[in-house]
Amino acid sequence: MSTTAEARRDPRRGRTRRALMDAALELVAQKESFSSLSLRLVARKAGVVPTAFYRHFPDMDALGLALVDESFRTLRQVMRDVRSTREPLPDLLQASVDAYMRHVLEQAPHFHFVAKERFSGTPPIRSAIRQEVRLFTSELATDLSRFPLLAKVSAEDLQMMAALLVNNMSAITEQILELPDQHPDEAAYLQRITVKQLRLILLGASAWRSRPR
Amino acid sequence: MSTTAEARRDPRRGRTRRALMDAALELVAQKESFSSLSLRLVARKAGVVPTAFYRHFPDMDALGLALVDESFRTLRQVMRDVRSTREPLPDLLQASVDAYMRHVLEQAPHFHFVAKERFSGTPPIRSAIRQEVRLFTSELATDLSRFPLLAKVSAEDLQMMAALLVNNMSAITEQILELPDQHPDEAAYLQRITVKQLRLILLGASAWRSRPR
DNA sequence: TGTACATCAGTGAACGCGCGTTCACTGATGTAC
DNA sequence: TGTACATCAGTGAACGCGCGTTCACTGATGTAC
Repeated sequence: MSTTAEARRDPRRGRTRRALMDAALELVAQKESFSSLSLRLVARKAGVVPTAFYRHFPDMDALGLALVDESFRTLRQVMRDVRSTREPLPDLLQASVDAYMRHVLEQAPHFHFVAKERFSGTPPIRSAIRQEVRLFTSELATDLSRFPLLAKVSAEDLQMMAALLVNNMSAITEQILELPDQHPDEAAYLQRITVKQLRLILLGASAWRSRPR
Repeated sequence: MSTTAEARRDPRRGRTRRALMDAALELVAQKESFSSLSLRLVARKAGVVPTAFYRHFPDMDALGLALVDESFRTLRQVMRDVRSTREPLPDLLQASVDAYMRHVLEQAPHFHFVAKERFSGTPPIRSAIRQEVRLFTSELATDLSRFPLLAKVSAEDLQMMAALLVNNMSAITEQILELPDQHPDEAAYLQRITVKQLRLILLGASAWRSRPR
């Protein structure tokens, strides 16, 4: 039973690659950002000699791009999990925000990585993240188009609403990550505010009428 | 005629301090972030030997904190300028967004600095920025309370609305900074989307009714 | 199953480089007279 | 106004350190028979 389609591979290959990615994720939370990590530090944390790094990635940027990819796969999984939350409608928004906050904290390393590299990463990493965010926003716009309430909204206005949601949820995600440990009061306040913000956007969207261009 | 209250100071003191701050701002736009700059690089760009740096700041963090301070003074000036834009009401939102975008591009180095350090700076710098953002949000909430439309909105809900606006305008600002040079089409699209987002939030706020807690 | 072999993941020494910081110094500038 | 002096902004040499990257190597692992 092999983990991937490619067979007959040295099992150490996958293990060390994983160890390097995990080491980087763990160090990002401790240090300022991924860009401030050194190749040697990551290798040390992964329990491997610096030169072994080159067996898996040509440089740190390549490792970073692998982490971008993995982080957005994580994000999509989180969104799927949140969407499958089934609650009576009045509490649906609250239950979703609650589920989202829990998932973000569970997958904190990936979200930290993206938040930190989004604007201060190297050009290839920033560019990869920007493209993923753009794609994610478009997918959300498509989802929104299925709501009967928004049936008459133009494509551009659906993009506009999706971008508004993504902008705000990005900010909220960063606030979740910066919550001081063990302060349930602040978490509850943030959740309450977030639910209200989404409700306000929902109110605005209900009243929205796209005008012919 | 002296520039500050403190008299009898070596004029080189202010000049070199300014040169160091300007060098750092210029380098932030070129490199990944302020945190990735070295003291020696900043000194070199400022036309001064590395050890001269210590005459002005104990370390790079201190220079960063001075830049945070200056950046938020710039932001408040931008907001004042935008607010003083007087236009017939139907176009007020559009004229304000237009003025805001122009100001952000004019003061790009300060905005770049904040965008990049907000999440990936050293702890003192991140903490200083977070506090400034919090203060700015509260000031905006106070401004909102003066609108007759929002007279009945509770204090918490005003904070919620101010946070929503700040979250979204932060994201928009970052998008303005990432506009490719010389692409007026993309700038126009971003402006149109931003105006609609603010209009949607305004619609939502108009329909909002705070409930007793 | 057991053995001989090929592959290549991981090692360890070595390199030159830019870094932050120290120290004793020099000389430009403001102040007192 | 001109001179003597104090201050302190800026200099330049020196240090030890962690960095990315190179290279020839060793030995664990999968494959063929």
